[in-house]
Amino acid sequence: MNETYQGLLEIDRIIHEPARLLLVTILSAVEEADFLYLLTATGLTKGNLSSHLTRLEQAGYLEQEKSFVGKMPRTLCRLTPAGQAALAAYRQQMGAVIGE
Amino acid sequence: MNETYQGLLEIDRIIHEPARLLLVTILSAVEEADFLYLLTATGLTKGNLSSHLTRLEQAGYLEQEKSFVGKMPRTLCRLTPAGQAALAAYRQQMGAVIGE
DNA sequence: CAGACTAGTTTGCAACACAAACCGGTTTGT
DNA sequence: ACAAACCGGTTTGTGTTGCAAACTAGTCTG
Repeated sequence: MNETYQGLLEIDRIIHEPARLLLVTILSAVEEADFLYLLTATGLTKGNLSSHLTRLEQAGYLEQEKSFVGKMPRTLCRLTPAGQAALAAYRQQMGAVIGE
Repeated sequence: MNETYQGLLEIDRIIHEPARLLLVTILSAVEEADFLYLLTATGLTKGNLSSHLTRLEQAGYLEQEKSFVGKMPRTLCRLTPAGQAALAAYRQQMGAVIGE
């Protein structure tokens, strides 16, 4: 009965952080997005966005594809299958806790 | 469309922390519980539990009532109306993000 | 060629979660 | 009666981390 909720203590902190949850939620909806889009969509500062993206990348939840559009750099972000799975698992766990 | 999710960045961090979310979830179910019950129910260490409780208390989400049972001290915890409201708000916000 | 802009990354700091050590008091063992 | 173990917590110390400001490297504008 309590054990159901105790799982909370091992919840995926990578996803749980609000800024990153926002990012993966957006990315799960749009499939792929570049740095600037994410910047305005989230309202995060650039530094903050950058570090959250690297954190998600290190966790294996995100791929960053760097390229040039004309002469300007461009970073395209996309969730990996692992990232999608992690989000799904997170949704399920949290749903069990907060849902009715 | 994104603005819906942006609210995540201002989510209540007091509640959002897994250990505390666990605590308030338990407390919202049982109305009141003492330190030792919460200790075993959550599996937290004593120090950890103690500091989360004081944090919830400082936020005005929790009352601690100290008394003696025989000669042993006893701390009884109960959510305040503010605490119940904060949990309800949190559930609603998170539900909007994770619930499909 | 100087200054502003673009697209980020690195650095520095304050806040925080966590566990280990501690503390006042009580019970148990001898 | 004294010490060792236990109870119910609180305080202290430490590593992590979220955040924004400062910086970097390159491009465009006047």
